[in-house]
Amino acid sequence: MSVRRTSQREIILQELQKSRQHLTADQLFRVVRKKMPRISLATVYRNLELLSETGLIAKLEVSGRQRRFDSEVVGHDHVTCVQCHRVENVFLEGMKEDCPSHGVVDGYTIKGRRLEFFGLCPRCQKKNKVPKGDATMGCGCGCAKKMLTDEQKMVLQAMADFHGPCVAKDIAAATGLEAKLVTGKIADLKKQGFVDSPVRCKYGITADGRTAIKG
Amino acid sequence: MSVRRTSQREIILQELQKSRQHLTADQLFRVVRKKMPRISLATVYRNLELLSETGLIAKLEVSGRQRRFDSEVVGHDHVTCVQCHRVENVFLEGMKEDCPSHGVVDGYTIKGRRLEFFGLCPRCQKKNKVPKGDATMGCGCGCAKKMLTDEQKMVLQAMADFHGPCVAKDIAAATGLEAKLVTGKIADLKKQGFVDSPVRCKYGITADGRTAIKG
DNA sequence: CTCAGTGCAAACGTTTTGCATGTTT
DNA sequence: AAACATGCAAAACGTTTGCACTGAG
Repeated sequence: MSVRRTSQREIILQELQKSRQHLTADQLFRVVRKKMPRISLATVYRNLELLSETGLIAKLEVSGRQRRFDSEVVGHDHVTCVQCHRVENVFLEGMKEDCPSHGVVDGYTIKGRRLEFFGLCPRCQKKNKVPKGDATMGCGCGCAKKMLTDEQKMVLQAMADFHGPCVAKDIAAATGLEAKLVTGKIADLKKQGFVDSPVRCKYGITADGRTAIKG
Repeated sequence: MSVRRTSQREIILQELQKSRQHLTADQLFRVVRKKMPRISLATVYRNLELLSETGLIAKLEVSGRQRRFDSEVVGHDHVTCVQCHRVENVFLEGMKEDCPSHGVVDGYTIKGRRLEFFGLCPRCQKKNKVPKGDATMGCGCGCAKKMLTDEQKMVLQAMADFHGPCVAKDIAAATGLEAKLVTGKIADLKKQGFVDSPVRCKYGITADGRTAIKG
């Protein structure tokens, strides 16, 4: 049972390492697809699984909906921005003794630990200082509106690129998403105030929508 | 918008508090259904969500596939047994200063933290010490008892020989048993703690399982 | 009488699989 | 020529939602 070198695998690893973020499988898929348009999401998943088994990358099973993968494998912890959902590594000094990854706690023989912090990243803190306008994205206390899904972002981006009102079909064409799916996304985005319908059956991005995809 | 008192809600809360474990929605559903056979899983989800919003219970978004809910709401951390998957609360003293849940880390304004330990629970440690005999009886929490049937043994043996997670089909091929039958056996073995599912739709033999076929 | 809550089924988004078809060794 | 990997479509999984109805207030 050997692991072979395939171009897909190479690109996946390379892109994960290049982007020094903690990408979801889907985000990585989108990046990789630019270089290799015919790659499938299943391949990305299979390779991420395989690479994490071999220890080349780390599966970052922090809670939340989507799993994230990390090319940094040395011991560190994570901090998640509750507003923009960015995940970053943190290397805490002087905590190794107090927060040990080995030892005994309550009778358990500890073999590992995971420490996550939740807070506001510098960017979002700055953004929240602006007292009006894009404060729509929420109060930063975690009660903010839902994050946009990647597909919602795609739709929104396509709508931004498309100058003037457009129909769902235009977006479907621009994003490569299925028309029916796009219709649903648009409805969601409308509910969130990121999209409106200046003309019947035609849609456009709102100012809120523009700020939403800027981050 | 008031929260009403319904029998479903009452039973859900009651059962969650009674079982002092960290149940998944599905586990709780199974328990509650015994007292209220017509309750639906959606109701369990809706109520868990609602109860956690009101702060009566805590949503435990620790890593893993399934969300868990906790009737204990004061600040504490968790330890997970890597063998039996039990999750318990731990209250660590003298760590609050070093592992702060508020403050600033790398520019992030921290609003919370989550700390999880992974290790072996006392029960499983003890169990691992006993090399033979009635160690087959499981973790002592009443979750395992029956002797293995010959077919169950076959399945377990095949799984032991198969290094790494496997799907039911693999076992069917290895044992020559019918795939559908194998699926059933795996389910039984899982219930007894001899098999687990490290990856969705994939199965592996547990340490318990290994001791079970050694005799 | 009202509207929060329910059961049911169907939808959702993410992840995994089966299978026929490539690619690497 | 194996053994491994891929693309695609379809399934599985845990969770959420839409809807018509029930029952608490």
